Amino acid sequence: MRKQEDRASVMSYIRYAWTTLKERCKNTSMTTDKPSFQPLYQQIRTLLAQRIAQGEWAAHEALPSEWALAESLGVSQGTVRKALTDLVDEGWLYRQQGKGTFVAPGLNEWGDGHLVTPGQFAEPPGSPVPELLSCTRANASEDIAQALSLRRAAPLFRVRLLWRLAGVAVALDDAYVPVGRFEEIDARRLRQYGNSLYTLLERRDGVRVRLGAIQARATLPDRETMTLLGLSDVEPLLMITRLGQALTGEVVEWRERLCRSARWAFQREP
Amino acid sequence: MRKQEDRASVMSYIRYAWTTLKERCKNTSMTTDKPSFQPLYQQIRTLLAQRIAQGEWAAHEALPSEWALAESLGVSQGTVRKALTDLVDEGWLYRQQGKGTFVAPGLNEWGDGHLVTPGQFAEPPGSPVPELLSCTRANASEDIAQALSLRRAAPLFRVRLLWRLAGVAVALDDAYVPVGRFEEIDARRLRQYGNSLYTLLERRDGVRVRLGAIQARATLPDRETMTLLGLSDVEPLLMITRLGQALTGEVVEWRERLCRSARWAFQREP
DNA sequence: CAGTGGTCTAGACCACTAT
DNA sequence: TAGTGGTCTAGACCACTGT
Repeated sequence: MRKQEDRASVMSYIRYAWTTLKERCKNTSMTTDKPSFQPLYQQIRTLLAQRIAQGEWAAHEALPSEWALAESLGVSQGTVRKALTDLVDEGWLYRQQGKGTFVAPGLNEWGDGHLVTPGQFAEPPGSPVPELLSCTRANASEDIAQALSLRRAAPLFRVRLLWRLAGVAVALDDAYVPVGRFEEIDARRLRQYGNSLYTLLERRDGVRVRLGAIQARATLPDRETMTLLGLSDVEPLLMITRLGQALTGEVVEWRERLCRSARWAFQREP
Repeated sequence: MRKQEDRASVMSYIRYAWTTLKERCKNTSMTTDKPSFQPLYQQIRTLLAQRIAQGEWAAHEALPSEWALAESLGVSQGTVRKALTDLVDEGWLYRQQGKGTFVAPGLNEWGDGHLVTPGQFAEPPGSPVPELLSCTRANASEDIAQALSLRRAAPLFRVRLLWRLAGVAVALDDAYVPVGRFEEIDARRLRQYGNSLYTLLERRDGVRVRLGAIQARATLPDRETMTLLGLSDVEPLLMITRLGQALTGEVVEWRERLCRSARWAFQREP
């Protein structure tokens, strides 16, 4: 009880001191030198996202500590923390208590769902492995042109991938990106980046792709698809169409995926 | 500049005062009277979620203000705020600046995806309308028993719904919930709650359902499905299987949905 | 105008990690 | 032991909503 009283007396002095401080500092430049059209933590979030996208830190490299960032940016640690939390939620960073905050590796081209045995919600098997089939040019359909904000029949790069799970072909991807938006894309260049379109766009063009909206439906395969997937009989396929976005929200990729779904289901967590 | 110096001098005193305070209060009960096996904000989050689930506040009713909650719970407003933010992220609450924090309405039984024209990522049409077809009993398959942590062939309630979009049948639902876990469920009781299983479970049994894992695949319909959906020809269907969880994480529902997907795609935002 | 959520600060202490 | 992220507090001010 005595301690509590001591504490109270100290607290009251602190309160007094703060009030005095406030009075003294009124109408000074203390607060006015911060632009406030956008919350500070969002400005910092954007700034850090840009610095990450420009490769200032490699994947799995640690950022400066929250306190160091706070000092260099002239804000408090709590504000930096809020910005970092947002970036963690968006998949740009990951944190390890006691160690630091690290840059997350680039987006897996497979996406965030995984293949499982239908009806089994427990054990996710290993992710499928991609195999580059071709990299050609194509013209945008009306849907693609609209989604990517291009003019009709605009030129596109088309990257075709075959996904294998334990050696078995399970999915076929066609990824489309605008021609003018990036440097040249071809099979040779893709090979330099491990056959990963996203790795190439991030390392070479400085554009980090994150997943946008996704659509799912059921279809029947055409002859070409059956050949590429090695189907001997017609079976219904799960067709997934999804968009890829840059940091700015700009849609930079349209991807169509056909999945064999007799033996696998596409599972996403909540 | 002078103001800065004044500020610094006050700050140094505050720092000294805090240090003194810390020394004086060391080894007192200041901190030990808080259980800390779990972060405070998580305890508060759980407590509030329970109070919401028990119907302490109706849907769209305002909670006490952050400051009022903080005082009644004996924590700071920042801690309450963090708990509320989590609950907002999980869909329990929504906030309106300047007005208050409100209880979100119960989960829509359709779920969080919506039906759109394939390839059109822009305009989501109105949500489908449910129609109760039947409410019967069934026995759990192995998959269902495993997902719901039941013994094999355990008794289940089976609620069958038909979804219509602009009058056209677009999807067929079979929802399964364990028999012993809830009070009796039948068509009459469901009608009392607007044909909504989730509304019944929330209002009557005090169990609020949130979406769990979701699987998608493509199938062909059997005769019964064709009849119920009014299909004249065989067409591939999108089959969605998803789990419903209670607040505690307990899986309380298995739901299978067959969607016509020639004219509609199932879209989810990132 | 008062009340509410939204942002920001400065500080403290804890838990975890590495040396 | 030092450094890092994780939690918590107490206070301030702002923006928005209603009366």
